[in-house]
Amino acid sequence: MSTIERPIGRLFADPASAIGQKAIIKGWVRTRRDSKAGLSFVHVSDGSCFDPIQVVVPNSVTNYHAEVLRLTAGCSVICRGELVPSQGKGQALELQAESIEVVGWVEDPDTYPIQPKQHSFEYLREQAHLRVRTNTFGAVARVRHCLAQAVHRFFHARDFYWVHTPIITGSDCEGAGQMFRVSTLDHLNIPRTHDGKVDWDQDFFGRETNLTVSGQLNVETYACALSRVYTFGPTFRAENSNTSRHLAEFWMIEPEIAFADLATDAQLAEDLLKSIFTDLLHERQDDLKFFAERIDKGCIERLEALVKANFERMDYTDGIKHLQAAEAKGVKFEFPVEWGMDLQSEHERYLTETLVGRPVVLMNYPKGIKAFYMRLNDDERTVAAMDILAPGIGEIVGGSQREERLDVLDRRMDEMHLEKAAYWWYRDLRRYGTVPHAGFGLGFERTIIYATGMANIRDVIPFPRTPRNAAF
RNA sequence: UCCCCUAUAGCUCAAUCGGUAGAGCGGGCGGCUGUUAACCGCCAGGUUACUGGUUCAAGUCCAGUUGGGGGAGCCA
Repeated sequence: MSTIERPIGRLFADPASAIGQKAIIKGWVRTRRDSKAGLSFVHVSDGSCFDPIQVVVPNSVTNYHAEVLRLTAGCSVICRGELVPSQGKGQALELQAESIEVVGWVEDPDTYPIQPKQHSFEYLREQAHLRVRTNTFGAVARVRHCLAQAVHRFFHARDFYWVHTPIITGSDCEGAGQMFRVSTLDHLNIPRTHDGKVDWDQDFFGRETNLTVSGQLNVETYACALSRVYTFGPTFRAENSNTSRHLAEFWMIEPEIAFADLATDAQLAEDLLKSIFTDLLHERQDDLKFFAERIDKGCIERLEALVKANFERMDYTDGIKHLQAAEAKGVKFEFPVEWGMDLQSEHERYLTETLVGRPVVLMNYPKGIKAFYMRLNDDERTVAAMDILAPGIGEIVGGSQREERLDVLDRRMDEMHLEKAAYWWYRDLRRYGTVPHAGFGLGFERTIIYATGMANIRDVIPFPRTPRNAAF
């Protein structure tokens, strides 16, 4: 008989074909329970699925007393034996071990940071190198992977090309927040020009460079040649944001489509979210079940509802009217509602959670609160921008139709006192075969929060970077 | 950056008005059991985040520092 070696998730997915097979299981011990009937139950996880496999170790194995009885959480093992139907409750399949080899001991079980009990997420953040061995963080990691794969599948199936926009950017024109400088200059001896300013000409790139805050401007150039493109990669913001929804390093999905308007853009965003959540519901039932049981009771229903429901389309101006009507009926907001203001968190929450109860696509914002590149509407007061607000997290998508008319773009840049020379290549797109185009940014971690019900964004990325924290 | 809360055993938390620092889990040892975050007994485990102050006496009160959390702003 041949011996099979497969991820535990594969065995659980098809127990019928696994039973009766000789198998090798490699993984880490979660728990051990001993029976005086002459055997030990060792739960072993290889991370391939939510549940560990139960390895039944009889005391006839040669190292039973010397090693098996000393196994603690975290030990790495290789188990050989036969896959059999379980005699106990709680699992259909288990490994009847014929041998178990301890590859790595936990040198001091008393201080092993991941004990078989509930830990606080705050504590586990300080153990980021080991926290993925817990149920919650293993599940988050698998969900994160599943959603990332689903994003690529969605775009690939629709003939979008994935564009690798740069991480280091020479442009200082993105305007999406504070940037991290990239430099090889000696901080203790910074070269200066004769008028006392930093001499960037002596830096690595011969100019000032930063980590990207968005791939949008770069990916627009590819959209104006390949028609349908997207970026999916890390972005960086040096904002001093201390909230459960912000990271200094996060991942963003930014599609950009040529010959497209705002309505097309919003539909693409809605289709994307529905598609990736549909895939998640199919592929990670085990992990979602855990999130529903232990993290957020309604997370599966929320995903199922989102996949079915149409997103509400609402003009910014109508949103303001709804908020003012709510005020008239006695709803109290901390910040006053008036046309022209940016919506506060409390306003977004009211619209998506209280008024509509579904994701809301809010469109056509006043130009004064939006970026220069967003297309000016015919009313000259608003721009073709849209945000998608989701219950529980607020803004999950921000997008717009881009200004394709050079004269209007220049006028907007002048209004906002931007230096046009710095945007020469961006303006070139409007000089050579310009075309209406649109795109949006979807925060990947916020998407994971929405799917899992995890409360803090620091717990849905492996090694979170936040102000004063880059320990791992 | 602003407001509020918070820091006690490896972990999760107690400790009344300022008066001898305790439990559960985890760990070690033993018992019991085809067990399921098992159960029963015993044992070990502490410079109460740090610095300073008030007091006969500080885990407890005050000030500062650092870490953590929640909310706001910025945004994805």
